[in-house]
Amino acid sequence: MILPTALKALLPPTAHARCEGARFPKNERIFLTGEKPEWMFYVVSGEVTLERTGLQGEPVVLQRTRQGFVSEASLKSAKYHCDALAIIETTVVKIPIRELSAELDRDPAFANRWIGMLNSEVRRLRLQCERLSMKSVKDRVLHLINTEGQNGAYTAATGLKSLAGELGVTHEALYRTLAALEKAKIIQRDDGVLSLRILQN
Amino acid sequence: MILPTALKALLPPTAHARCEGARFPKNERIFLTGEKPEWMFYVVSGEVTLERTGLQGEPVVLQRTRQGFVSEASLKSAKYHCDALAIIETTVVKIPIRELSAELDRDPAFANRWIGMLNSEVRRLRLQCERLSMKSVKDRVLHLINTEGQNGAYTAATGLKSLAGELGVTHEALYRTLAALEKAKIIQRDDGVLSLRILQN
DNA sequence: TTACTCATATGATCAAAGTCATATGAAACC
DNA sequence: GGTTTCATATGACTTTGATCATATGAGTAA
Repeated sequence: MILPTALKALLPPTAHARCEGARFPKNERIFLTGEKPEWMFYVVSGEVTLERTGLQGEPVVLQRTRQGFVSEASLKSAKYHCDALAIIETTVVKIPIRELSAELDRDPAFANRWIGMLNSEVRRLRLQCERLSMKSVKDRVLHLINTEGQNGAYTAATGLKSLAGELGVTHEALYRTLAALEKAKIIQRDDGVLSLRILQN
Repeated sequence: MILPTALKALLPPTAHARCEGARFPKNERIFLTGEKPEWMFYVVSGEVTLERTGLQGEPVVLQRTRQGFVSEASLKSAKYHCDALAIIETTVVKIPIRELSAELDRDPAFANRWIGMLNSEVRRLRLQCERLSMKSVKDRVLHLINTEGQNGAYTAATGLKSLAGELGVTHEALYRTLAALEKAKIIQRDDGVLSLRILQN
């Protein structure tokens, strides 16, 4: 079992060996409402949604993860309050919750790192909320490059279609917007890297 | 200084007396990029944005808070990486960061509560991202009632205009959508409370 | 090779929401 | 009491992006 480096640096060494890898085919349930949480899941590749059933019986998506923890919040819960579903073929790392929780109480340095991880997650999510509140696709793209990019250059590692999903727009709209921004010489594209071109002011 | 109950339950009793209240008029800066964080701010009323300057010199909003902590992430930072601005008249509680941080290291129970608070925040933000990814105002409203409501009833405590902002739509669009949903007998409205009326299936 | 799938791309159409204007009633202010 | 401000509300018009269709090239499977 090879842990992603981010996860390796976060978890205490004693926990490394207790992690397990797992693969879920498309449409497979990872856990169900009411089950007792025994593992925390860290998504390495693929896409997982957390869903609940709405009052009208329709599924309500609570969370969508392509990378990182699913349901860190289950750390202290007695049972799951939603279902987890791999909506495409997905690879995860499973971390035993019981030991993770005990280790958090025992090891203040680890608790500190855990708080740091949650802090980054909160910051990332707030940025995303702010971005999703913008009306135009153009604004969202520029906000993305400004906030997630390095010196005005953002690398769309997982493809534009996937990026469109993160930006909350259709892939067609994103293709069109990128083409327009490039034509207007506002951004430049080189093999999946989006860079700001002009510094108007 | 009267602390909000949520804050009072979270912080260790020794910290209560160290908190201070503060009021910021509209458009006043709360802190600036580069300053050393000495206080953590908890917004009681009003609205605060965290902003950075984009590559083109335009302001980029990173976060917007109407209730709760601003920049918990500054807990471990040597200096602020953005400006905080009260965009309307705002009341906050200030908590000294140094002591808060020391207390987190010293008091594992407090660290645990802090992690719990961050967990809720992560969950809340993920719900909001999911909601903001929905295309129609109708879907966002129903998702809101389903996820933030109690048994299909959501109380818009701070008014519809403010709610429109949280849903990422104009207030006009929200008024219209609520009127349409009510007319279609899908929801009911009583003095700011939005309730689901039918359980179609 | 051929067929299939998938990401990228663009055109045409249409519905939804943004924008701007205007109205009303309640609360606050003078 | 009169004026101002603000949230709520609705109408008219415009813009944007969703939807559906179609095309192309890369990569994969048969």
